[in-house]
Amino acid sequence: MPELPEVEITLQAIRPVLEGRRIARMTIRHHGLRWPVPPSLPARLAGQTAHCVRRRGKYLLVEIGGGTLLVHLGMSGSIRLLPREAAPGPHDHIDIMTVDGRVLRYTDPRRFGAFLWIDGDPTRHKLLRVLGPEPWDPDLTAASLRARAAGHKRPVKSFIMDNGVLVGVGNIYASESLFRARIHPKRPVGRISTAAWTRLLRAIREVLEEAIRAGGTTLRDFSSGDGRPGYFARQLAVYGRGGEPCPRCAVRLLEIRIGGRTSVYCGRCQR
DNA sequence: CCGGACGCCTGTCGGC
DNA sequence: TGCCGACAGGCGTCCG
Repeated sequence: MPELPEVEITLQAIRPVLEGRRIARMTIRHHGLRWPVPPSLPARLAGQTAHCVRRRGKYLLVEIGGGTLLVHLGMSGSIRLLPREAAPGPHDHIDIMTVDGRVLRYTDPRRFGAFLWIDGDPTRHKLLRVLGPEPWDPDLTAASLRARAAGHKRPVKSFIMDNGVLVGVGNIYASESLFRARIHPKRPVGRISTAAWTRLLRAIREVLEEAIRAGGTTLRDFSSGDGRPGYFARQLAVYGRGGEPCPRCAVRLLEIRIGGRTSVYCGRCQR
């Protein structure tokens, strides 16, 4: 599920509930996420105040006491705010309850997500240290991308999905950005002009911004904190539309696999 | 050093 | 109808 827009939407939903609030308790029903959820987590959080809730790439970070709770939604994770007390379903693995009695419930059928505790400076944690710039970082430019890509042959789609290059772009938004920038997803990254990098970076930023404005993309199970789906799926130009006509030139959209991921593109518009 | 494949896990869908 | 394989929004690790 979640790429940067979905994580951002989740952040916006949980921030007002958590930030500045004291946590009453945490309930873990299933410890088997991508990495084992530390059994000490509930004791660490209980009675502590969440000072700051923020996003870094596709991670949510909650500063609590002397450390940080790191949350990743994996492929199928979501967090929602329970309107009232409700019995947990089979994939409702973690609840966080504030002293006001509000419950944040983490659901994740595939369990590729993560709940980890970081002591001290979170930026030095091994999962966060390797992350590239945020998409809107002013240091991220067509020139910096071109420099980073120089001499490499990998397909541009894999490159922009690499969180060490820039964070937040997954399979949906990579496909959409490349379509918008009219760049073939397999184009070797070292042979892309500065002009094309300018188009692509602009496209990535626009697509992510539009998706956030639409509440994210809901394909099957993503929902924002209040349980509403995201509506960006309606605006998808190519993702999930292999065989349909290109929205720009009407030729049939093609489907290929790049790095084990399905990629949809227009063979005429994207070069 | 780099890039690609694998594996984690469950649900769903299309084809036979 | 039922079964089976392929695939799904991510990403650390391993291997060539």
